[in-house]
Amino acid sequence: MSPKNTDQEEENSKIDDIMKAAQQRFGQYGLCKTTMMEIATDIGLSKAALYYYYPDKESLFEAVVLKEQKQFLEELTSAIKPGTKASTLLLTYVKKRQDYFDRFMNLGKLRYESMSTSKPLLCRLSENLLLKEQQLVRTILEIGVANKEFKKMNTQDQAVFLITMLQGFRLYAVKMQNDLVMSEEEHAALDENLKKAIQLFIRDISL
Amino acid sequence: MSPKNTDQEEENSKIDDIMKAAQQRFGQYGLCKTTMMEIATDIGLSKAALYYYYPDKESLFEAVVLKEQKQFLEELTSAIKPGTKASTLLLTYVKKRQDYFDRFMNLGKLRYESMSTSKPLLCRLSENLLLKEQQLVRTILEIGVANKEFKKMNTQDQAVFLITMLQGFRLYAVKMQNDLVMSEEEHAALDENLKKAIQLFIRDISL
DNA sequence: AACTGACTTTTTTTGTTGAATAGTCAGTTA
DNA sequence: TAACTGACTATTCAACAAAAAAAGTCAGTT
Repeated sequence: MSPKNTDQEEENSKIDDIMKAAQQRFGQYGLCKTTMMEIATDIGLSKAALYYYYPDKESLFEAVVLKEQKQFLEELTSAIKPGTKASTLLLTYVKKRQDYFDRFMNLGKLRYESMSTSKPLLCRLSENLLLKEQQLVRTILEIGVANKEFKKMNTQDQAVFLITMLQGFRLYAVKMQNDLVMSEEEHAALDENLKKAIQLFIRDISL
Repeated sequence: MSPKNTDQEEENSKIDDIMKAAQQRFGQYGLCKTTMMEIATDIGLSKAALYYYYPDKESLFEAVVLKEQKQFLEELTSAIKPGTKASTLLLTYVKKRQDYFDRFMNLGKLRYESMSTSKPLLCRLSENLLLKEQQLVRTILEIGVANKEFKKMNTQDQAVFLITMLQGFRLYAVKMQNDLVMSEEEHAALDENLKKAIQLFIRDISL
């Protein structure tokens, strides 16, 4: 039985401690290269204690990722104010999404071989976000259409296309990176491309 | 010493035979899963004879890839006729490039582990193509600008951006494929995205 | 309820060995 | 002498086994 594992903030500081340590470890060394032992000792607990709070490593990892996703989605949701121009919202979306990408990159960092092992988990987590992301982008597009800022369109298809395009640039950037970590210039180039792409897209759907 | 290994067509049919067999084998089984022995016996030669014509496996593979690249580039170059609309040329480019992608996908097919081993070779070959591809796309864009079909622009930057964007969609498609080989639907989705993307791009640069 | 230490199970790493393949070369052939 | 071959060596790979490390469990303590 696990204790109250709810999302109530500020409640049980122990879970908070665990999350912090896990976030730090996963963020620095990635999923594979972080052990439960390390996380436990980081906060002065025994490994077994971790298993009292989380049934397994995947669950802990998932909790960390979900937290990051939640933050991204909340930031974005709160940015969607009635008065804002839809094109501005799209720009905000790209920016926030990129922040999330940067964080997730590290979290999921894994060796080539074990890629297949942890793929299902990573996929599940990505898909989870994707659906909500689609919904949010769709909402933005619908605001634009309602505003007469954008043409009438199939907002579902357009949202999927946009997300795919931006993800394509990210994959390209990851593929092109020499080191295991993205350099400053490589990152700047990615940002440049994303900016260009979203402008292209906005131009296409604008009235 | 290797014999005349020039590009003169129809000359030495032996090299042609080797290339055909290699193309067939590499195309079906990929780089790793093809042995020099197989290629040799396919055309009734001893393995050692292959090494008379090509110093090593990589050279042979490279020759095959270069041949495919040459074909792609020539087809594209010959499509660039003075009278043609630049936007039509861009559409042709996307199509031909996709044909090349399909062929190359098989050629380079390799197991996950050995990816790191043969990466340098694959990278070198891709970069080789990239430069020529950039030049060709640039030429098309310049035709469009000269035609007053496209706006004035930095054709170099735009060519690089376009190529990156299209490659991004391809990477996305590869990433999303479940099997080691792309399914019919996955392929269709990729084509759809590329089509959409190039239209977006054309729309952006059109006057 | 919140933990621990000692335990078992699973996964990863390392090392070894035989087989498969890459690559070499002295010598043959036409 | 260009075009090859057979027999060789050198690498690389696959398949196991043992050792080490990490995941995950649990009876018992505070």
